[in-house]
Amino acid sequence: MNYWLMKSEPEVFGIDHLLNMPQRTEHWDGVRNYQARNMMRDQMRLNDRVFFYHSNCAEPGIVGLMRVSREAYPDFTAFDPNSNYHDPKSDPDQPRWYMVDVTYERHLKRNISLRELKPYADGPLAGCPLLRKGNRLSIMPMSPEQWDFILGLE
DNA sequence: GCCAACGTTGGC
DNA sequence: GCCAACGTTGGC
Repeated sequence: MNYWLMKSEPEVFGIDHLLNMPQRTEHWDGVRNYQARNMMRDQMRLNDRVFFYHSNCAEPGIVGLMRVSREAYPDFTAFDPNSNYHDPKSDPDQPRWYMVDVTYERHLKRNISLRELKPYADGPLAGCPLLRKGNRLSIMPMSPEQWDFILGLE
């Protein structure tokens, strides 16, 4: 069992969007970063647990929980010329980009903001990529200890 | 293989 | 809207 954090802009696809999808499930498309892709493709496993993080908004932070409900498969939006995520260099016979499916589990009882987590960067959350300066990864691993600590703040 | 230019992310 | 940080691209 692995633990993850995945970022999305609430205006584009927020946790309420996921909640309202059929089966409360959606594919996590549009990842166009190799490091993030490798983690999805090589390490994410069915039923892994995931924090849903809202980025680029008034109060960035963790807003809910999801589970991985389908392991990595080719991100078909890369093949679609009409998609924002179109990448002509991704060949259907040799896909460059992958995605997983995620399923909504629950909202946190309250949002746990980045601002609230920052003071723990030198303590319980030391080494957590979320708190590393300049971090831009949209998908990052969490240790079980970090996961438990953050949920404990709820 | 280096590295400057460029584009993107994402907090503020 | 600004801008720091970082990844990618492409000329050489």
